[in-house]
Amino acid sequence: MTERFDPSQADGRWQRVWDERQTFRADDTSDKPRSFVLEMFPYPSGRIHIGHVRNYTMGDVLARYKRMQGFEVLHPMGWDAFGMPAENAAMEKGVHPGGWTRENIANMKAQLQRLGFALDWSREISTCEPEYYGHEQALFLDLYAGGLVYRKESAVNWDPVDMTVLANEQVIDGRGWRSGALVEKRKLSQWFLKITDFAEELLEGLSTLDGWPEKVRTMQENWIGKSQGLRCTFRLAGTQDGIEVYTTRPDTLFGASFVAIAADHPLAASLAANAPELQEFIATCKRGGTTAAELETAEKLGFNTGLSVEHPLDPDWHLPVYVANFVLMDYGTGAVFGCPAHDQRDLDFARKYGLPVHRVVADGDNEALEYDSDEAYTGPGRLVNSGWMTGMTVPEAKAAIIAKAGHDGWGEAETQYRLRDWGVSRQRYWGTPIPFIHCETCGVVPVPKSDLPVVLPEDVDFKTPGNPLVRHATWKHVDCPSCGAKAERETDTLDTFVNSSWYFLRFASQPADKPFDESEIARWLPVEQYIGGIEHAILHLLYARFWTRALERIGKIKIKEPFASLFTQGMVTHETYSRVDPANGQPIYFSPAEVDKQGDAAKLKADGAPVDIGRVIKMSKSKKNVVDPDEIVATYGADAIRWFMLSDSPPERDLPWSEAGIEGCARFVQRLWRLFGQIGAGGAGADANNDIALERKLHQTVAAVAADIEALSFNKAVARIYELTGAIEKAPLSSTRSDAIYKLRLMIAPMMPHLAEESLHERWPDAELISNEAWPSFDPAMLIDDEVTVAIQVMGKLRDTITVAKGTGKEELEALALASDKVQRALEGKPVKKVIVVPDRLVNLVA
RNA sequence: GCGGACGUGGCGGAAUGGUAGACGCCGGGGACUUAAAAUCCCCUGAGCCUUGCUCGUGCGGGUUCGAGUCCCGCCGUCCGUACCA
Repeated sequence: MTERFDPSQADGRWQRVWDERQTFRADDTSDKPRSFVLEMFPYPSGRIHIGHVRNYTMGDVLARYKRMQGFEVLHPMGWDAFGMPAENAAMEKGVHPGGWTRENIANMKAQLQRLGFALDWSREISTCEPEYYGHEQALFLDLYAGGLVYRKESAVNWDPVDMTVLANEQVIDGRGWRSGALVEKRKLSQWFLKITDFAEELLEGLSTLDGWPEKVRTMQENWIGKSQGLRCTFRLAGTQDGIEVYTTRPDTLFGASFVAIAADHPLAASLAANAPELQEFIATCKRGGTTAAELETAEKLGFNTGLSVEHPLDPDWHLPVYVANFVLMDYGTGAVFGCPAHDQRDLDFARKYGLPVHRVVADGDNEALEYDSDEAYTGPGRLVNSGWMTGMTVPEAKAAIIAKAGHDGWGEAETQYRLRDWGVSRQRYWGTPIPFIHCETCGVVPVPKSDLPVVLPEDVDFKTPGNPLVRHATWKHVDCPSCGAKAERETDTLDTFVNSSWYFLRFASQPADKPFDESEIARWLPVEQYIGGIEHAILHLLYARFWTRALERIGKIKIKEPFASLFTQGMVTHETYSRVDPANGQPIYFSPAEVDKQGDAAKLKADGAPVDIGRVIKMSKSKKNVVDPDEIVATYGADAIRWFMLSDSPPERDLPWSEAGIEGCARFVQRLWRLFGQIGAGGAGADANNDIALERKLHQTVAAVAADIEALSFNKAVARIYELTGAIEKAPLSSTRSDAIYKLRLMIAPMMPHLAEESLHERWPDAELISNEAWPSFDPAMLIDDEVTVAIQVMGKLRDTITVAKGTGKEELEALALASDKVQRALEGKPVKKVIVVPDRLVNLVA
C-alpha cells in the first residue's frame, strides 16, 4: 500500500474503467426494481460552478446507494442547450450559437466527468440537436391536434433596437436590458399552450405530491391563485350598459360605496376621449412604479368620472364611478366595487375621497352602521345592516347572494385563477422552430410529421439585430403542405422552458422514430427523486407538471405527475473580501485566490496589507467570492470536494465554502486511505478476534447511514462515518476490526468512489468493482446495546448517571438511584414523593 | 401586507418530550522530528466558593415529574410574493 492516496492518478483511472465497462448504463431489460434519480440538467454556460457540484453530488450519492441496494438505476445527464446567452455570445463575439453551445457542452461534460459521477452518458441529451427538438415539434403538433395549442394576438414587450420581444424580467425601468431603448407594447400573434385548462387539476395534484417540500407546493398554489366569487353587473344609471365587476366578497354588497375601474379599462379610454384631465390621470397611473417598495407606499388615487351606477339590489341606490390606480385590468374584469369597512384598500380610498364607510359584518358586538376605525375588518362574523341578509354568517351570505344574482339575472358564481395561458412564442433564432406554415389561402397549417424535424438553418448572421430566421434568404420559403402554393414558415421558436418540460421522458426512452416509447415510460417514471434549485419552484416545475398532464390527456402516457419526490438544495456561499476604494467609497472585491487567510484575519497576497472580511453570501461573479470546482479537483481530488459538499450543512440549507473545510476533507480522505490499508491486520490471539462493542457500533452505523442517505440527510451520514472511523482507529486489532474497515469502505463508496475503488484494487487487483457491490447488511439484534447509561434526575435536574444492563427493572433502577451519594446530597434529606422511571433512559425523583 | 423557513458554543451544525452542544472546522497544549510538513494524544459553552455548584438553545408566559422540542404572545433574520378585488 502506498503511503498516500493520489487522486491525480486514481480519479482518472477509475473514471476510465467505469466508462469502458459501462458500469452505470441503465438496463431497460433488467428485472430488478427500478429507480430514476434525476438532477435538473444544466444550461451549458461554459463552466460548471460549485452549485452544480453540490446538486450532482447529492444525486450521485443517492444513485450509487440505490445501485448498492439492488435497484436498476437510471441516472442520466443532458443539456438545456437553447437560450439567449448563445445568441448574445454570437452577437458579441461573432461566433455561431451552435458552435459556442457545443463547445461549452464538451468542456462542461469533461468537468463533470472529472468529478466521477455515476451517470449513464449513453443517454446524454442536448436539447439544441434536431434528434431532440424534432420530437418536441412532434409533441407540439400532438398537443395542437388535441386542442391544447392556439394562436392569439397578445401584447408583448418589444425592444425597437434589438428588434425582439423581451420577457418581463428583461425590462428594467421600462427599458430593454441590453439596448437601453424604451420598450414598446406591441400586439403580435403568439402561440399559447392551454395551461389554464389544467389549473384545477394542477392545483389538486399538489396534494398528492407528498414527496415535495411544502414551500414549493405553497408557491405553486399561490401562483395558480384560485379564488371563488361573484361576477356581477352594475348598470350605468339610466342606460342598458353596465360595468362588470368580480368580487370574492359578494356578502358585503350592502356595504358598497363606490365602483372603480382600471386606468386601461375600455370605459376609461372612451371617457378620456374628450376629457383631458382624465387623460392626464390615466397617464399618471401608468407612470407609477411597480417595485414592491413603491407599491407599498403608493397612495390610492382616484378620478371621479361623474358617472354613477345602480346598486344591483336597489336600482334607486346610486354609486359613483372612479378610475383608480389600484385596479388592474388584467385581473378579474378590471373593475371592482368598493366596500370600505371590510377591505383595507377600499377603506384607504374611501377616507381619502370622503365616501361612506358602512359596517355590514359585525365585529364582535359592534353592529353600528358607521365604521370609524382606520383598519378594515376582514374576519368572520354575522351580517348587519344588510337587509334580508342580516343575521347570516359570511359563508351563508355569500351563497345566498350568489343564488339571488343568478336567479335575478345580474350575476353568477365564478372561479378565477391568476394563472394565465403559457405564451411560448419567442422571436429568437436559438430555439425549437415552431412547426407551422402560414399559407395565404389555407391559413396556419401544421408541418406534416413526415417532414419533421424542421431544422434550424446553420447559415445565419447576427450582425443585424432581430431574428435571423425572418431575414434568411431561403429557409422560411416553402410550399403549403395543404394546397401546394407558396407559403412561409413560422419564424418564432419555442420558449426554452418547453425543452425542459419533457426531457425526463426522453431520458427514459429514446427511439429514433418517436419521442418515447410509452411502455418504457411506464417502467421508469415517475422520477423517484428529483433534485435541483428552489429558483425553479414555479416556472420549470409547473410547466413540467402541465406538460406531463397534457400528454396524459391526449393519451401519450399514463402518468399525471412527473416527479414523485422533489428536493431543493441550498446554495453554496462564501465570505467576501473587499477594500473600500478611496476614490469613490465603493468596495473593491477580491477573489479567495488573491487572499491569504490566517485565522480571523485576511491579507491581500499582492501587497500583504489586510482586507475586510464580509459576510457569507451566495457565490457571485460581481462579489468575486467564487471558487472554481476544477481548481479544487486539481488540488484536492474529486472525493474531497464531493465529501465537502455532503458535510456539515443540511442539504436544504446554504453551505458555506471554506478553504479550511476542504483541507479537512482532503485530510479525511488520506485518513481513510491509511485505515483501509489495515484490512487483514487481525488480532494476535483468539481473545482479540471478537470485539463486540465495535461490532455493535458497526451495525448501528450501517443502519443509520442507510437511513440518513434515504432521507437525503447527508450531513448526518457523514457525522456517523466520522464516529465509526474514530472507533475503528481506537479499537485493538481483531477480525471484527478488519470487517469494520471493509464495511466502512462500502459505506463511503457512494460518496468517495475513487478512494473506495483504488484502495480495494490496490490490494486485490482482480476484485469486482466496488461500484457493483451490495450495501452491507446489518443484524437488527446488534442495533441494541446490552448496557445502557441511565440518567438520574432530582426534580428534573441531572445529578448522576449509572450504567446498568439493558432491561433492568424499575424497582432496581429506583433503588440504584437512591443509593447514589450525589442524589442523596441533592435530596437534602427531603422525602421522595414521586418516582418516574423510564426504563433504559432515566429515573426522576420528585421530592 | 400576505405566505414560508429559520433562530442552539468562535463557526457549520446534532439532539423519537427524557444526560443540550454528537460530528466537523477554528483555537490552545503536548508527543514524534535537528527542524518543518504529515501524523498521533489531550483540552475547548459561560461563570464560580472547582469531590462540585450555578447559569445556559432569540424574548415573555404556559402545559409537564421533565421543554431546544408542545401551546399562547412577541422580537429578529432570510426566502418567496403582491395594489389579485
